[in-house]
Amino acid sequence: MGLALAETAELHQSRRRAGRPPQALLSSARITKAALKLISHDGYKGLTMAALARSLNVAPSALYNHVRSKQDVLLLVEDHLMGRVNVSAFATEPWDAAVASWARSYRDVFAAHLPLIPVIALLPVTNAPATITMYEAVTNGFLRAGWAPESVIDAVVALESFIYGSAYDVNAPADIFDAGTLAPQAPHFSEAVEQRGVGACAAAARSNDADAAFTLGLKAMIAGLAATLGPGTV
Amino acid sequence: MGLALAETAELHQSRRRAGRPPQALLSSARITKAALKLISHDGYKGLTMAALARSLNVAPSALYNHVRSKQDVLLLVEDHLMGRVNVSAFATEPWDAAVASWARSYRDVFAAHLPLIPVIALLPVTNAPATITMYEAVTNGFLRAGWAPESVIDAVVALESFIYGSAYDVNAPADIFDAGTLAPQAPHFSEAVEQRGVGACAAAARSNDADAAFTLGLKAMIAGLAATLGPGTV
DNA sequence: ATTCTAAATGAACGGCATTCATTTAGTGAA
DNA sequence: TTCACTAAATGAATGCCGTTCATTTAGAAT
Repeated sequence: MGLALAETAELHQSRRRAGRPPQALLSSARITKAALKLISHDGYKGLTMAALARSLNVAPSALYNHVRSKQDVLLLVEDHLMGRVNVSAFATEPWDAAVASWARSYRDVFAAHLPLIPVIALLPVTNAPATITMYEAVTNGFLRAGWAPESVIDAVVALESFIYGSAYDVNAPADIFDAGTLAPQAPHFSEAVEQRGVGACAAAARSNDADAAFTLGLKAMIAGLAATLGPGTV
Repeated sequence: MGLALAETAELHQSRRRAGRPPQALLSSARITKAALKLISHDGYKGLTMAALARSLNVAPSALYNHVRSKQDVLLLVEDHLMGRVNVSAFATEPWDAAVASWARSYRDVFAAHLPLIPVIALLPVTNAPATITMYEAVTNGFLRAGWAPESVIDAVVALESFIYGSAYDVNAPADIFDAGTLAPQAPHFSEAVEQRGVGACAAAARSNDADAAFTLGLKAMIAGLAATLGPGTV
């Protein structure tokens, strides 16, 4: 009788009595997966500890047996996504093409996950295995191209800085530079905004403003970095 | 008697009876100033609508007669800070030196105000007069250096992207690249992190890691942008 | 005068991350 | 086997946060 009652309750309301369940309901992997699904459905505003728990059919407080804070959840998601950054070009392409490919992939992944950028940029990579794997592949690509070990990290950080900022730019509204009623006070700026990209050069296909700026900046930085290290190095 | 009581109450508890006061207590300027003071004392975690109201000796709901939301407060602060970005070099220095000066100033201002970066990067500049003034000065600097009007905004956006990312980097902890127990799985990366900046080149004074990466990236991007526009242009 | 609007109070509201006491299930040592 | 310990769940409670709303009062406009 008691057993039947418990089973019935489980089926009907998915209610569960207190206490440790026979087999664990949660794990880092399950939490990560549920968080990603939640984000893809409702965005980051939908990622709350309560919603996450609900999607895992668990009480919110249960999550805290597996993560210390919501920041920990974000770190799990971040490291998972870092695995989607494409570093394969470093194995096949010359340095400049490989950097361009990696950077674009990196930007595209995190343009869809802006709230993670402070997490990546500010939190140590300790215990973020996919992130470390990514850095190892990039470092190897730089070293193989002849970069001095003491300069690699600075160069990667510079590129990452540009990538993070560009990820924000992808999400900027089209009218971000519309000065509105203040336009007369900034005539040259307003004119430049209107003229932006007219007669789009053939080389860089101008699919949209963010891509054009990213392409321009990336090309400049790669060329500039190559030149910094000596013209014959790369 | 009634009057005396009210005055006493005002002195002792700064309590105020309901209703519109004889002269306005709040304004955009006062709110901005109070927010900045609050931020400089307690950081952005201390910037709450309740704390802001308290520092202005006002009820929290009173703020909503002057701003639509907390985002509005952030926008006020952002525009105020944009006035601190130094664009004076565009009037005196050649293009590359002026860009370098502006970019460093820009980064330094917002490195101390990271939570504003999403606000700058994502919100239209409409009704942000200081921000528009800054863009006008920068645009003029580019045009005077011979830049084509249709390319100016893309170049500025590319530089800004790098600046925003670099502002994050300033706030990264020193051990951000410490792989911890996973170091053996990324030997070249770990080695490069250790070797970072050894024998710091004489040219770029290496005050710290973030400055070194910023200096390297900025130099590269400026050189690359100048080259993109044709070697003789600048 | 009367009406309208601006600007304040104070009491609520719902949502959020997090904590804690409690319960239950497995694990390892005596 | 028993007993202590630890892991993993519940559910109630906490405190903070941004925001809304009814209300009150003061000045401005008709």
